[in-house]
Amino acid sequence: MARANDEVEALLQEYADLIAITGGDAFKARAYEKAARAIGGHPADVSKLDEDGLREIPNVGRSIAAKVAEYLRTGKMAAVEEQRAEIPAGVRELITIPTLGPKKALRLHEALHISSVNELAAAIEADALADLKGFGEKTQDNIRHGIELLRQSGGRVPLALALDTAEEIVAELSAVTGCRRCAYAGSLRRMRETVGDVDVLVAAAKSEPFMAALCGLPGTAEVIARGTKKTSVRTGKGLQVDLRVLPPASWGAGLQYFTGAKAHNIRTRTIAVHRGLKLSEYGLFETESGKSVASRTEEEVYARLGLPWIPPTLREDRGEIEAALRGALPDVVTERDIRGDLHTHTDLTDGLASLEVMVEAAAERGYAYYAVTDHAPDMPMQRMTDEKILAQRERLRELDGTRRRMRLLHGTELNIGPDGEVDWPDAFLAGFDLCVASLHSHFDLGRGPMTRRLVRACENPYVHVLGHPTTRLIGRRPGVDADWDEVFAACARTGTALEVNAQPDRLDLCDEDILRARAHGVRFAVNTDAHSVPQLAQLRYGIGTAQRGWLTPDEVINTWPLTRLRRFLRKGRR
DNA sequence: GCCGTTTTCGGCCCGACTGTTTTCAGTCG
Repeated sequence: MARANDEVEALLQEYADLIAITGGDAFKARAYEKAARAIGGHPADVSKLDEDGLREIPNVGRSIAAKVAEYLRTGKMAAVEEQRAEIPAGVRELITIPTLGPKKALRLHEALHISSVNELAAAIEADALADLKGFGEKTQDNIRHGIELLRQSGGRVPLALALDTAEEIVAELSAVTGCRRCAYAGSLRRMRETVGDVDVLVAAAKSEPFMAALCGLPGTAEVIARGTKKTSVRTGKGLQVDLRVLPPASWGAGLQYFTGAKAHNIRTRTIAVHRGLKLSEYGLFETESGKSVASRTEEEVYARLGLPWIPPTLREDRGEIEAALRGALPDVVTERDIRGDLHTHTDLTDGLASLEVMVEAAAERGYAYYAVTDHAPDMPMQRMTDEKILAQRERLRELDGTRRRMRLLHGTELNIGPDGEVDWPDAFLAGFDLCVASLHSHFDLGRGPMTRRLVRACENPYVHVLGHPTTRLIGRRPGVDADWDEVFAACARTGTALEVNAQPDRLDLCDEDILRARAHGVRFAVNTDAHSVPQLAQLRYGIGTAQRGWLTPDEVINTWPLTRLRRFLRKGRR
């Protein structure tokens, strides 16, 4: 279910954007942003809090608490409604374009009445920005490129948003009388990083109540098509949802049919044909007699095709059929295999929760170990000092083993400088149990220098994990350019793990890079990079991505027992 | 708008990069 916290966060962030766009007080906009983030990252459900409770959340004061309470009570926030009436939604959409912020968006709106990304693209095409102050040739190039990046996601929505929507709908439909089974399928079940539309399946004798329920959901903005077998709607957030209702006996066949990528399904149907069978969403049938031979479960369907059950995340026709036929499918890593998170933050830097709160939440998840890796000093805005990180270490040692016997590792997230150097000298780095090293600046060095930079970071004996290696942001920024095969080889040679960062806008490495890297014999770490308690649960997106990269537990260092992990962290040192 | 071991005013994470308005505004992490 989408948490009320997430809804409030989105609304307050929207208000902050609108203040910035209308040229309001920048500090006021910042205040709303901070409150939005604090509420999104707050462990307790805000819909259960009254105004006093809300005010106990850091950065939420009298005014914001009142607005949140108003929203929770009425479903509306008057202040936001008023701003919306002033500024078309498309103007806010403009600031999602990289390099285009609130100031430029407002100028475009005021001078040229541009109020959508499409209008802006057309204006640039028509050279209508030529006389506009502050929009020189380079700026226009950057905007054009930014729009291109946005469009590459092709109207697809981030996995996390689609998953929230799908889980909500599945919960609603499961409660309808007559529901035998209900689940989401499609690219969402395959955990693709972006999702075009959400496919929901129901097994039931009668379809009508489910079609009615879907059309009547509060999140449903528009009914695109409504029939007895299939209904399509669009949600308020612009996401298309397709519902199929199947006879209960067809459940497995339906799930198989609507989950696999097109190429995977063509392969399975071809195998069926060669066996004198026909595969559809209703079942697997003998071609001659039309007699059903399998349909109730996916396992049955695959088995009758001579295949083991294939995990949904592998159903892309990237070799899984051949592997299945050989009996060589990977035993992919699952959330249950993860024994600890190796990249997390606290409020010592840009995290929201204290060390104690993060440790408690990690212990609740049943981890055997947990690493705290706050930012190192070369990221100036975090104001890290030797004293602060050493004081944190002291406190962490006190907490070590006290929460469900969970062991704590003291780490840091280093910044990889332009030449591959990191924040602290070796003697100081030696005091950490674990160091993640990441790129946070100088993204445009060019392939040669970037490759040397990353390789040099791997060669540092104190760097254990390369954090979000390509530093891409899905739909907003491509990954840095480097000779990745050379970097992956360096990781394998030096015993440096590559991170699979689970933040839903990163998923970095991505599935294809993982497949390429694992061919070099690299180890991986699936980490959340959590900046708050709720973000610890984002592990699932990292696991989905790891599975899509065919990773097995043995390749993922944070599935290992602590003694084996510690051996890896020695990295050839004694 | 929030916050307070500078507590009811006056600050607010700091620095780098980019393009262009050539002395700095806008954007980003």
